Amino acid sequence: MTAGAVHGAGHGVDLLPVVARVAAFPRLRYMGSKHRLAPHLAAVFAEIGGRTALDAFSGSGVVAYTLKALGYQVTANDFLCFPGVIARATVANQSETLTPEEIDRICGPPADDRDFIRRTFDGLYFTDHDREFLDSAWSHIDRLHGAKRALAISALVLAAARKQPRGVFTVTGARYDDGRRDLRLSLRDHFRERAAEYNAAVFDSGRRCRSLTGDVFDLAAEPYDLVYLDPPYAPPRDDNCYIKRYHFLEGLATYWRGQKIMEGTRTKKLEKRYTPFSYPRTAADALRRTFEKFRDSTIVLSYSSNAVPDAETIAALLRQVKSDVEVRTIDHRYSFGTHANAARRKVCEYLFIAR
DNA sequence: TTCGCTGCTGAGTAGTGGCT
DNA sequence: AGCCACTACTCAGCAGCGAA
Repeated sequence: MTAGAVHGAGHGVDLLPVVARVAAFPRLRYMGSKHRLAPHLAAVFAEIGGRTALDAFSGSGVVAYTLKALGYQVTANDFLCFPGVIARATVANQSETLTPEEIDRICGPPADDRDFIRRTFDGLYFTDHDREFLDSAWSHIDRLHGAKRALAISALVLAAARKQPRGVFTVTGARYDDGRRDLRLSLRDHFRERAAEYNAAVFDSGRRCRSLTGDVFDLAAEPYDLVYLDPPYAPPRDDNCYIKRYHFLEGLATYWRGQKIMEGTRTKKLEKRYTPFSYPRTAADALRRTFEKFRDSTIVLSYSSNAVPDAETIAALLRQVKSDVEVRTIDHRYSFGTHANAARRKVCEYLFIAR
């Protein structure tokens, strides 16, 4: 499809090229990632139509990228830094890629003698060799600017995420090394592969897109046609702190500049970032305020069944500001495990569409 | 409430065997 | 040999878990 084809409530939009493009988006293992749901979301967005779109909690970036592929003028926002960098590289960036020479330089000898990562996370994450590479790569990245810098950081973040066992930085050491490829590959080789993936994701949509880093309530009130919301959810019992799991990626995206490591923690994580969406006591009010803020836009909200507040409450909150509230259930395919005790579980994801 | 940790599900794919 | 349907097994991913 051509950029802008999403006009006119999406009639005549050919989703196949969009779905194909989105499927190739570099995948980050991330809580609540919408990678698998992207094709469904694309169909919904195309049906809604419009010119401008906001992804207020962009996370892995795959939904903002989907909106871009549909021809929207996209604003991606997240309160963490590394999602902002990924969106800058893949959504805001329309043309720049890393050249083979630039990738070689980043993978080559260091430009200075920095060793913050090697020293700080000794014995916690990755091999000495891998952490030396992270310092060395950053010595070159610090000489890059704009989209190229964002691309290089994105590739470095994804390399680290892929190589970390279980994909979460709440666990230290190499205890779970089962010999799989992602763990065997050096971070340098990972970086080369991830950089190629991010390069391949770059395309020109012909619509100006941007990436912001900040609180959703601090966003300037602009009349977006479409606002997509995938907020962190407040589990009834468990905590869902993103920083706890992804602190290393957040630090790596900034070379820990302006970040405060909690030295007393075993994992050397960063301080927890408060968000009202994560607490059962404040989540409903945070949603209410968010809906109020975007009451002039079509709101699309992703929701999964375990969250607080429940679906009824969310629908009621939406009806306070929107006249037409629709709830859709996206059924995933069944899959058939061959294990003796593989239970078949129906997984469904709710999608609220409020016009 | 905050801490670090891992068992289990199911998607992916190589393997198997019957058939043309 | 080539194709297809189905099986068996590996391994990536999980808005979660128990302990203090």
